[in-house]
Formats: sequence, structure tokens, C-alpha cells
Amino acid sequence: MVKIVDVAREAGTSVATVSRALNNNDRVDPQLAARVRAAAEKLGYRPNHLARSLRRQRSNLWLLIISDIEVSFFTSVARGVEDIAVANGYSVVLCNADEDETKESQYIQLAAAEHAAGVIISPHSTQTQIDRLAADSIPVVVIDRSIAAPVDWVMVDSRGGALAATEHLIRQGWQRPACVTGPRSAETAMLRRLGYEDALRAAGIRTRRVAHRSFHLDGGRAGAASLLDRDRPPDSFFVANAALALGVLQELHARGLRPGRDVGLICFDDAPWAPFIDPPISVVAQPAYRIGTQAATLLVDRIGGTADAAPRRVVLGTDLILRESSVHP
Amino acid sequence: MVKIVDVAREAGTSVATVSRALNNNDRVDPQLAARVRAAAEKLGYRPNHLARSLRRQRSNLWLLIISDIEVSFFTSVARGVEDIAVANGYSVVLCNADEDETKESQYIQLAAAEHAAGVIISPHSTQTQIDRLAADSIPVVVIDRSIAAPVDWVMVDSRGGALAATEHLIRQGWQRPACVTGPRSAETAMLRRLGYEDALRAAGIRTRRVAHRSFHLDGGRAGAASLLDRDRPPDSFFVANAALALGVLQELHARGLRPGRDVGLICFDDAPWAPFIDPPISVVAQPAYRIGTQAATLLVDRIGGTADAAPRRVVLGTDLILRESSVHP
DNA sequence: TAGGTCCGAGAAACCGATTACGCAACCATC
DNA sequence: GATGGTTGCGTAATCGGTTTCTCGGACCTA
Repeated sequence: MVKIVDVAREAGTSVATVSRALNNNDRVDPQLAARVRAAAEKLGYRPNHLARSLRRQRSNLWLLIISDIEVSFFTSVARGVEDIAVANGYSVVLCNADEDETKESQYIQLAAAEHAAGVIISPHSTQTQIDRLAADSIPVVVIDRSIAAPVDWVMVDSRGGALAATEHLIRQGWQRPACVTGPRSAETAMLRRLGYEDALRAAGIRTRRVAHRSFHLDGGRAGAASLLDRDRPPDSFFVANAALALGVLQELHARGLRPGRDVGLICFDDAPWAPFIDPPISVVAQPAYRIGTQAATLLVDRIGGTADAAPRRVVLGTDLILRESSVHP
Repeated sequence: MVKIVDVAREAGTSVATVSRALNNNDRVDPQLAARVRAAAEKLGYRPNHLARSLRRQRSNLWLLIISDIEVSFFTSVARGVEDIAVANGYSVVLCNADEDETKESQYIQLAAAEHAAGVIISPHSTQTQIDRLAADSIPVVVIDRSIAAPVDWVMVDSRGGALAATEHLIRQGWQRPACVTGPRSAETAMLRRLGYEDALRAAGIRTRRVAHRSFHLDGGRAGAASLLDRDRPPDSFFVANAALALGVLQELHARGLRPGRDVGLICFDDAPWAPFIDPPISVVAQPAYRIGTQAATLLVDRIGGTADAAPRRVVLGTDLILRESSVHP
């Protein structure tokens, strides 16, 4: 492993000059700098990131802490984050907190131990200890969920998306829309419920048909079943995420109900399979990749800029993608 | 940030002893060790990973270099890797090479610069410069594709899986199976084609119906179209991965052909949506999570053990999951 | 009691970069 | 021509741990 002294010797100069020439933040005679660069090139010198980070008290690693790596929404986010990170000379450590508070807090500790340059996190709950990062002055950007602490965040307009989706169902002619959403503790679940209720209110529909379940396939199935077993069952569903929607689809299928004919169906998240289900599913698409790039851009700014600039909040809009599952016959 | 000298002062001992006590690899008086641990606990001491890694000449980071982060196969692998890594005190840097040779080689450089403890990689091609890692004596485990270099790897029995899938189609009564697979340069694409051909040979079917396309939706659609436009078109499809299968589905749909009635269809990879397509898709399931844990386990062993132990190769079997798309009416 | 062995712990070197500090050369000003 | 300010570069301190080296004392043996 060739190190900086080797380059210095080759170029006939000191290590300080090599460092300055290669990081060109300081004044070095252009000719000398060229000689240094040539020497570095010739020897194939690669700076040791560990040494550099130790001295600088800051590595060039970002931690991206997401709640579930197998959810396509998060992988798209991750891709967006990574593209921007790499373009700015950072590397991304992907951490899968798995909806587990303990794991999440371990990763937050890790960020400190590795002296991460920054953290992007979709917090498990409002209890998430963002302040620990602030204590080590590690910049943070929060995604997907809002948070009380004064930090940058990027969110999607969940309520607005839910409103648009439910309005669409009603405009199609469905009379009794229901909402299958996530747990009350999840902010996105609540916001999507609220958007659904906004639409009902606007349309003068009194009966709220809401099921809160865990954000998984089983939850969707159970939620749909409980709603369909009511006295005046719903004729259409607004579902708060893709995993839930698969469960709802299962239950509908089991009861011989076909979306786009017997019931209406629209859900959050444009999962890659949504167009290929029969019938293709109407969705509220979240700009997942853009959430990633936006969050990453905020982080780059925050790292470069002053630490105490006012927090910036970005709310991205959703797109309504209409397919066949929501059609009223 | 509390550091090791603070702990030493608190415990009334030297930094060397603190280091030894906390890493308990050396003999320290148990009572003293307890005092040190108590002091560390009291002060909330967290070792600085950068300093440790610099001295040890090895960090506790793994690089996981995968070819496409949005493919569910790889996210499952990633999850498997991460679970084992974290259990062994490592953290995983997820690197998305995006089927791009340049990006891949940058990540390989990064592994050296960060003095990664190990690398798990699904190599872009046989040209992948694994040897650069060997030069820095960074342990490597290769996944998904085999490779000439003497390294550990974990693969799936692609050929066997393809054989089983095609045999199944033939046994169902389909007469003219075709194969839509990836580019010739991809080993998995070729192995799956070979398995398909093994089955044809065994059944005495002469006509090979094969389309090589890129491993994407568009490739699947184009491949299916070209096969269906032949004089004696296929009546069934063995498709080499899930993205291709979506394209094939599109093309079938466009021509009014329904899997499980007009044509047979089976594909590699049990994508999360496969059971929810109408009709549900029969698949050859790869044990993606287990590939991850296996690779990670090999890496842990390799890091701990001698560097020049003989390379170990693991081939995991596939599971045939039969749903409706492959049924012969 | 003297001499040898063993064990635990402290002092100091070390990992490889960045950077504070200081020196020398050069230029401009009075 | 002395003074003061720049500029360009080298020396050495520094980041925070781990590990080697060394030494003092306890223990054992003769």
C-alpha cells in the first residue's frame, strides 16, 4: 500500500505539500502540484480514508437508516440517495432497522462511532433519538415521516394523495368507500386516513369505514375482511400501502369480488407489479426516487453549510395513476 | 466525546489496560477489568471506530456490491447478509453497481480505501477485478455468478432449476416450450438456457426456441414477440427472471393469450407479486435470503480463518413453486 | 537467600493522513 | 535600507485507539 510519504519522496517534497496539492484547498505552486500529482499517479497512490477521517474527525460515509429494505419504496429511495451521495464523494451505508427500535438505536450509535458525515433516516417513531446525532453534530435528514425536532425533512403529501384517491373513487360512482390503513402509531397511516375522511366530508358521506392494521399483507387481508363483514359493507377501498393492498386483493379474490367490476380499489405506492395484476391496480404514486435525491441534496447542503441554518422541509406531491381496478362499471 | 484516556483516568489505570480490558483478548486482572468496564459504562464510552480501524489496518465494514438494488432478489440477499454481518459486529455498505463496470470498479477501489473487512460481490462480468482485492488481502465472497479466480462463492443451481421448470412444462402437456433468457454474456442466462435445453433433449424435442435479450421488462416483451412471430410459435415459456417475465406477460396480454389456458408460463425468481398476478405465476424460487446468509457466513469464516484455505463453493438448490400459469388445460 | 520464571500493567511507538506553526524568500512601502 | 506583509513550503503535532516493549514484583526452586 503506497502512502503519502512515498509520494512525497517520489516528488521530492514533503508530505504536507502532497496533501495540500492533492486536496488543492491551499496555495501550492502549480508546477510543484503537477509534479506531485504525477508522482501520485505513477505510484497509484490512494489516500487511506481511515487516516483522513480520523484526522478530520469526520468520515465520508452516510448512514441511510430505513425501516424495511424489502419494501420497494425504500429501495427506490435508497437508489436516489446513493446516486447523489456518490456524485458528491460520499458512500452510503444501508441500514435496515426493520421496524425495530433497538436496531434503529444501534445504528444511530454506529453513526457516531463511525463519525458519519451525515444520516438520512426514516424514523421508527416519534421516540427516535435524533438528538443523539445532534449531540455529535452529525447532520440529519428525516424522510417519510415528520418529526418534532428542528431538522430537515422530506415527505410526501400523504393526506393530499389520499384525498385525491378517495375523491376519484367517489367521482367514479362508488358509494361506500372504505379505508384500510396502517397502525395509529404510524404518521403516514393517520395522514392517509385523514385524507380519506376529507374526501368523504366533501362528498357528504357520513359513514366512516376504517380499518387500522399492521402495514403488512396479513393486515390488509384482515382489515378488508372485517370491513366486508359489516352490515353495510363497503363497495370500494382506498388502501394505504402496497403490502396491505396485496392482502386486500387476496380477501377480495377469496370472496369472488373482482376489482373494477364488483368493487373499486386504489392504493398508495406504485409497486412494480401494480400494472400487471389483473386488473391493473390504480395507485397513488409516491416519487420515491426523488425523495431520495431530495433528501440527499439537503444533506449535502447541510454538511457544507452552516449547521444552524433554519431547517428546511420539503413536501413532494403524489401522482394519481389510474388503471382498471378503480373503474366503476 | 469521551475517549479512552478519560476512561483510564476514571478507572485509575493506563489506556493500554483499558484497551485490553474492553477487548478482553489479553490477560487482565478480573477485578481491574471490572473496574474499567464500570468506568466505561459510567462515562458512556464508545470506542472511535476510525482510530481503531486505522491502527488495526482493517475496519469493520463490509462492502456488498450488487448489480441492481431494485431487483427483489438482491434486496433479499442484502437482508440475509446484513443479518449475519450485524450479528458478528460488522456493518454493511450497500453498493449498487447498476450493471456498470466503471461503478463496480470504483466500489472495488473504495473497499481498499476504507480497508474493508470483507467484500461480497455479484460480479458484473468475468472481467471483474477481484484480484485487486486479493492484492490488498481483503477477503471476498462472490455470489450469483461463478468466477475463475480462487475465491469462495455461493450460487444457485440455475441449470437444475431451469431443467426442473421445463420438465414441468413438458409433463403438463405443453408441446413447444420456448426460453426467454438474458444476454449471452451473463452466466446465469446461459445456465438457464442450458437447463432448458437439457429438458428438451430428455424429452426428445428437437426445436430450440430461444430468445436472448437484456434482463429487463422490455427484453422480455421483445423476446416473447419474436418467438410468437415464428412459423411454429411456442405454446409455453420458461423465462429466466422476473423482470423478463413481466415483459412476456405484457406481450401475451397484448395478443389476448392467457397463461394457464392458452399458453404455459413459468419463470425464475419468486417475486413478491408472483402469487397475485392473474393467474398466479409458477416459479423457480431462488433462496435469496439464504444466499445472503451463506455468503456472509463464508466471509466471517474467511476473515477469521487463514487467508489461504482452499476456496469453498456453495451451490444452493431451487424450489419449484407451482401455481396456475403453467397448468395445461 | 539468591536466581530464574511468569504475569500483569504502564510507557511509548505506531497506524497514515491533515494542519498549526514557523521559517525563508520575495515584494512593496516609507 | 529597514520594516512589514505575502507566499510557499517543511517540521512536527495531532486525531484516538492498539500493540510492542519493558519493567517491577510475586512466586517458585534450589
